[in-house]
Amino acid sequence: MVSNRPSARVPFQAAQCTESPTIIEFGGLRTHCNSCGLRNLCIPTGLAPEAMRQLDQIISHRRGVRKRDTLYRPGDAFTALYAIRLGTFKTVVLAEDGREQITGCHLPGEIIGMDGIGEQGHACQAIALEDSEVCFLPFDRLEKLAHALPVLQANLYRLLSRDIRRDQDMMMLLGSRSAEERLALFLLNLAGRYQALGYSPSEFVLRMTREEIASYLGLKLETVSRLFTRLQEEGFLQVEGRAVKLLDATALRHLIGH
Amino acid sequence: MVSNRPSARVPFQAAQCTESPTIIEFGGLRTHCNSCGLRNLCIPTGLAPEAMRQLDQIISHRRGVRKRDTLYRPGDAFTALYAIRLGTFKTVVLAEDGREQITGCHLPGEIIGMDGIGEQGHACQAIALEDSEVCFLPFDRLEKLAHALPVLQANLYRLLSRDIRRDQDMMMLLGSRSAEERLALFLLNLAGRYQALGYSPSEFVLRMTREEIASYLGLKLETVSRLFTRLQEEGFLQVEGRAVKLLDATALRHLIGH
DNA sequence: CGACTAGTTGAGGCCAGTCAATGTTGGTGG
DNA sequence: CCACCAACATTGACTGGCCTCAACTAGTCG
Repeated sequence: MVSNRPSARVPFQAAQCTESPTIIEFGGLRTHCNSCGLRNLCIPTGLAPEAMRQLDQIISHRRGVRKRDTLYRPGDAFTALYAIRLGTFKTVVLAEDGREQITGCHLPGEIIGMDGIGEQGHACQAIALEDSEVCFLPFDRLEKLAHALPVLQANLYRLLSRDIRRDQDMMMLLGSRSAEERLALFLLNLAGRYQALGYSPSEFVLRMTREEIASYLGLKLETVSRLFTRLQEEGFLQVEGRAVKLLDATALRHLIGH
Repeated sequence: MVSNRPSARVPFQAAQCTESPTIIEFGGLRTHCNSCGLRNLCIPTGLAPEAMRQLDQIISHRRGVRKRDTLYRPGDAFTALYAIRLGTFKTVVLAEDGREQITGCHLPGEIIGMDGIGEQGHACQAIALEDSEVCFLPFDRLEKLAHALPVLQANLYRLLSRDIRRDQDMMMLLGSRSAEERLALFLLNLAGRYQALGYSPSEFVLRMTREEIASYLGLKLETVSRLFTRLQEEGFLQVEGRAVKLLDATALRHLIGH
């Protein structure tokens, strides 16, 4: 039995993001950063208790996003950042001719929407890969608070910069790596991030289809499927659909070395 | 005769960036944003005259960087952003096994170094592709000034966000495009940026070798070379070494459409 | 049950990579 | 000034990794 997140029952609204996002409260339950298990991975990292309380007042809303629903799409006005509280999101860039490229896969504790800060609104589309939940961070208020709290300001810069680094790593992957290396890197990267979240780094459930993984890695779905079988035959891992068990992470890391 | 920048004679120092960068003044000549031709493309965009004067006091130093010299490298402490005043830089990400991927090609008016804002210092290496000149923007002072000048603050956010967008576009290119499309996109992108700088969008000199272009586009140098000849045979452009003349930008754009 | 989505596997093709030879350019020092 | 060398670039012949097309299976949902 492979499971990498606690089951959770969450009330959902139908997300219609071409309009301004509807805000919903969860049965009077307000989100509190200082009681959130993700507070040290997310935007409040390092904030003093009083500062966290102030941040709490901004992050007054959570919002459920159903699997396959869009949180924001290209051209949407930028009003807020979103902290993922629960679930997984992909970000997708679209070409004029319809082709799409998945540019990101985001787990709880991560902040998405930062591509939208520029004046033309969002540049990509964020879609929930499973029923998810985000904290709504109105950017104007966040900016104002960051102005008063140097630590928060620094966190904001750090998050933006981290995104840039991640994207650069991804360019390296897409530009210089073989298909096998790409998949190995992808799995090891996920493993590390699940570990940071307190989940098992060796057993997890993929939230993406083979096609989505392929798009993310610049491959075709058949190639990804074949690679999974091959890595399994070679004893590196076990796959059963989306359930993955890494049997020999060291060997996987070795695959990447050269 | 193809030339896309005014010739300029600049005093250079030997850049040794493992140490803290040496600061040099240019014969008492100070840089002034409000007399800089790039002021509307660069960080002072939209700043009031008085604000620009304040920014000037921070950007008190220019620094020459010779062709092939490194401005910063992975692990270097992050102290400043760099505004390119003259010349061209590439940013390179290195893998443990020595492979490298060019992740960016930066022209005058652009700000580089933003990957370093996070706590571990710079993540990539910035190398001058020709004799260049950068304005040195100490980040602590910049941050302080941004705190006082909302427009500057917004510019900073915008620049960071623009970097993220650019990287996402690059991921789309590397993940979903054919070799021909990649080269066409690369050339059209350069054309647009040269135009924004006031240079000819149809005639310019490449500052990268075939190998560098290949690395940037996730290809091999022979492929790039062959593509140039092919696009030339098909009448889209003229190439002579690094001198490029775009003959039919519309047709090039059409190549990308599908 | 049929329709649909997700995934696996096989056969064959092609685009881009690899290897190699040759040409061209630019910088350096005798 | 020229000879030399290294870096850069082009071109050809061949290879192979990944893509394409296609068939088939399994699971899900109305």
